[in-house]
Amino acid sequence: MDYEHTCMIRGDGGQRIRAILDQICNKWTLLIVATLDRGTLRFTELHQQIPGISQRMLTLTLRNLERDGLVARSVFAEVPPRVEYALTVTGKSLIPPALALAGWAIEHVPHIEASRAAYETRSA
Amino acid sequence: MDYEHTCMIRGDGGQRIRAILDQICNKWTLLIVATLDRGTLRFTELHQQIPGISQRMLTLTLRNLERDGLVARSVFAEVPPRVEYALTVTGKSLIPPALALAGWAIEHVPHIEASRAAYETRSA
DNA sequence: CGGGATCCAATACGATACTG
DNA sequence: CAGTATCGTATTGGATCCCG
Repeated sequence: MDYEHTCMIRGDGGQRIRAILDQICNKWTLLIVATLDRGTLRFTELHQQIPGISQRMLTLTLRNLERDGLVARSVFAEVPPRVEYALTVTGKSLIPPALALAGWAIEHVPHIEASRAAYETRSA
Repeated sequence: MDYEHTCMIRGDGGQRIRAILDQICNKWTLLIVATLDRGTLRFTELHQQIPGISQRMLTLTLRNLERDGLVARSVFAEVPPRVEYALTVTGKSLIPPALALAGWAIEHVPHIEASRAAYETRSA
């Protein structure tokens, strides 16, 4: 393992990096990006496919993703209105590292939950 | 790219996965893990090497990491007291995927910041 | 030295109601 | 359909003081 490169997270320019990581790793961002990885979706379709998200948070998170250039928003002048969301090239490029982290989480869920349970019983 | 596997983030067991991801991706966790990747450190050393962190958040985050089995805490019965923190094997295994995400962030910082700037001027 | 306890501000988030 | 506006709550995190 290349330990010298952990400075990527720690380094001095890390303030900008961390600001971006914080935004990626919030409650809904990864979930929305992963959902859009399947293809273009409309607002209501996204709302249905992401259980538990409120309209407000879906809108806010999509606006942030659009603002950061990870998601493209297309408005069609129709009645009823139609708005489609799709990942940009940059947005798609986030999928592999996101999956790496998700893979790690899945792989270590048993160990982590066991460690948590042991910790609880110790403090009880 | 293996699009079918984005269900790892979206899937039904995703509640547990997301809970863990949320904890990993908070403001300080990755930074502390990356710092400990260099080797064992004492509380004060950690505090110094992570600029901007408050004593409170350092303590809280370390407790969570210990609870989840990512960090080992060793207390030495000396005067003055000495406490050392080190990554466990599980903790070390988090480094590669964390670096993957950090690498993505570094690579796309220019594009994201440019997109943000353009977005601001549009709404101005 | 290594924290715990407490107080306070900022923010994230959900629920609800309303609109072009 | 695809939001916006407003309100209230919950969570997060910093500052400060204290203690073994």
